[in-house]
Amino acid sequence: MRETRVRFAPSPTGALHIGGVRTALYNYLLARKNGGKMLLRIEDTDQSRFVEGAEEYIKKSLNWLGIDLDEGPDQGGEFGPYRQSDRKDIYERYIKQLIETGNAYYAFDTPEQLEDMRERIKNEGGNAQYGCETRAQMHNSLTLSTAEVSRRLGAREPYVVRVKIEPNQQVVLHDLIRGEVTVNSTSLDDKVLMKSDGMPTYHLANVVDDYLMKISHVIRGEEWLPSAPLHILLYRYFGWEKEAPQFAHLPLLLKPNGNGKLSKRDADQMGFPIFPLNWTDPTSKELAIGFKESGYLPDALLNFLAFLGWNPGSDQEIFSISELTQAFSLERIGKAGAKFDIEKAKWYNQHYLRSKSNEELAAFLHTDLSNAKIDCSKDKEIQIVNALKERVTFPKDFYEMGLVFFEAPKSFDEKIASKKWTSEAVQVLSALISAFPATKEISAETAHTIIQEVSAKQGVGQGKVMPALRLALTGGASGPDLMTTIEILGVKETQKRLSFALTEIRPND
RNA sequence: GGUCCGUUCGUCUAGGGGUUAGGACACCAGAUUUUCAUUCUGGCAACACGGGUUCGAUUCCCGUACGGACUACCA
Repeated sequence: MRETRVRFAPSPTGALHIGGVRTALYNYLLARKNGGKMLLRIEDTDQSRFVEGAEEYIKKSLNWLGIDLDEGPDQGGEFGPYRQSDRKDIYERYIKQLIETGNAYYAFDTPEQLEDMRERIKNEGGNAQYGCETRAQMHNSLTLSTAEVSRRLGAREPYVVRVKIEPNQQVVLHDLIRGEVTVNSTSLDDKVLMKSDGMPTYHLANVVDDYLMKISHVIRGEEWLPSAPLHILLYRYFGWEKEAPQFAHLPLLLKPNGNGKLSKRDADQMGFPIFPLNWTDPTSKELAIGFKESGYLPDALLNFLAFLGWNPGSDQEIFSISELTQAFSLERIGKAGAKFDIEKAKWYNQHYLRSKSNEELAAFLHTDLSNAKIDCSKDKEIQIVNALKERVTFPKDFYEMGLVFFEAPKSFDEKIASKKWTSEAVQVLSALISAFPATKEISAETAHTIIQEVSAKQGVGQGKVMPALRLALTGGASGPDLMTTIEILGVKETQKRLSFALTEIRPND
């Protein structure tokens, strides 16, 4: 069996879309599973769409996700160069081969002439494509005399090279995901293989590179399915059918609501990221927040993405990268598109976040605290993180939820106050201030004992005391364990907040 | 319009000629936690439709509907 060699081949036309990340992931998983190679190829044959910084962005994103590459523009490798703009001479060679074998031809038609043809055919109710039925009416090396073609070429008239599709051939694609897909070549058009600027189109560059780079599996999005027959034909015309890779066309990532391909617009509207990292559009200067900056962990994102279209056939849903690598197979990829549900991504994130050690989590909190210029001992950070651990989804939640330990409430939730701030509770709370020991520290257990004693003395049930106490200490009705909160706050701060609340909030009865 | 692809709970999906159609997210309820969250238990909820084939079809076949992709000198 031949070595597994897969490629991720993005165009540097902007940020890497989350769908592209999934494609990269599936390629990566197959490579690792089979002990093969994963390579990055930059498909930058369209100069007009080139975006500064996009290639760098793609590499950084893959690096953040832990999708590492065996070959690529940076890693090198024996099949380089890995940037298509550096391979121009290679494509020229192969284009020549196709022309010599009669599988491609020069075409001199101007954009206007193409437009006219399409208009005309459409009006006649026909299929407006440049193909076996129309090429005889156009200006190309099939219709022009050899002398005329040489003259035009010599005069440097602009031209493209088109593939000459042989009509009435059954083209069969054995797709690893879709099964057998058969297309009649008559319905295919004579696609441009080389543009007038001398650059190849995707179709040519892709086939030539996959062949030369000994790619074993082409794993790409479903949007390529319609042109796969053309690619198969190209392998045939080149005489590479035996070496052709196997194809696997992935189902698309769909909008969360409604229909259609997931777009940046949807993500913006619903308030979730679509790019791995922050991306500032160079023309509009608009900043799109990335998954990383939103607080998603790479492993969580990858786990989530892997399950959008693939499943292991068991009930297990949590998979580390190495488990994913073990379990992955192209056969278990589904055919239908998957709607992108950010809630599930959050759930994965929460899960992965919780499984980290307190030390790791404290580091997240520490970063946010430093940025806010708040000093905090490491012990206290760990204490806070531990108290908050069960209720966070993102690393930043530690800071946002933990802020209550550093800033006393300035106002109190009125709704809660009107319900829980009873005169009974106020009585207990007032007595509580002086009941605390004069020490600086207090354990959650001691605090609990004291509260129990004071409440009992006043004859008030703790169910009435606790909500009021929480309100006084945090300003609201929810948060980490109350006794732990007191422990973290310390005696002095607890007393201070109690006194403040007692002067601020009016009893409701 | 043409070519191709798809369709199981709201979502991600398992399953596969005879099943109480399974799991997860979300949602709801109960228990625990004398607060909140966690956790646990339970609940809600699906085979697009029509015709075949068959003793039997959600599963196989054909249509229809709906959805999607592609239809550039973009990838």
